[in-house]
Amino acid sequence: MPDLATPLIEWYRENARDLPWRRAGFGAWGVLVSEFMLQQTPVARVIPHLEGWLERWPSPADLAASAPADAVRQWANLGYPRRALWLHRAAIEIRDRHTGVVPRDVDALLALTGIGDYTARAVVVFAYGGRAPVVDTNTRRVLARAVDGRSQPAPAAKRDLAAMDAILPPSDDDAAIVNAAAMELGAVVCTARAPRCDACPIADRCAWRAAGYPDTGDDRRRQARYEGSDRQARGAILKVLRDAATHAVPLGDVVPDWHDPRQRDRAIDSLIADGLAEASEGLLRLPS
DNA sequence: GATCCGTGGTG
DNA sequence: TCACCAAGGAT
Repeated sequence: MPDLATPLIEWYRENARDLPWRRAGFGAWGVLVSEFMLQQTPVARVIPHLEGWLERWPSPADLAASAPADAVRQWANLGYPRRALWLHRAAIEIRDRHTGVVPRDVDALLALTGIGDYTARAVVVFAYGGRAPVVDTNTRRVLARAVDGRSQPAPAAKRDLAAMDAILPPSDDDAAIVNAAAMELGAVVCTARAPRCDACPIADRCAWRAAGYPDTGDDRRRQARYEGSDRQARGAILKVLRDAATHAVPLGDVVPDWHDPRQRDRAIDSLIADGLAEASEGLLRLPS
């Protein structure tokens, strides 16, 4: 396999975006919060929310001392609000099991709520300078094209970690840069729809390019339609709860004109089951 | 491994 | 317009 690390490192040094979590001294807690927010939410939407969160809760213990409702409300419209709940739980776990310090090894991080293969390794590598393969959707696309000669990546799988590990250089510092560079390349050059191969530092060794950019198909499952979905109903309900000045809403006032009342009631039940809402005495509210 | 889970920008 | 896509994780 051709050397991908060297051109990626050189390209990254020249072209890396200036993102908040890349600033020197940003801190492991800041990195962890940013990674939670970045799970399926675009960079441009995360940045405006990150500073306010960290000013309000500068440490895991600060967040752990607040009610989950405050975390869900601060999460605002970032989407997938379970992440706010999970980040809050992770903060409690960090306080109780790790003396308030974000763990620096993969296994300890994986044991925390809401942290999986990507986030655990991102914290180890980007916050602590450790060595591990960090694989996100951008990296999977870059590897699928450059290494496998495919137009789109296969669905995420464990073997992606080994594939990334295989291109990491010996030095831990360089390996960290290659991890970041692969993500960056996928985000700004080797994009999903219209890749800018003329600006790609590894175009001369890209298997997909060498094969003539074949359409190798896409076996990833398509996202379910949002319009009319339970997710849409849950989102509408949770927005009502976030925006409620009194922090409690009579059940009859929760999206009363929803087109499908059974779907609305099902969504309320599922929010309660997820811990995102609580019901008592005919009132619905965010979790205390 | 398949499915579920928000929200908004974009080609 | 509208399907696609976005620094994933839990079940």
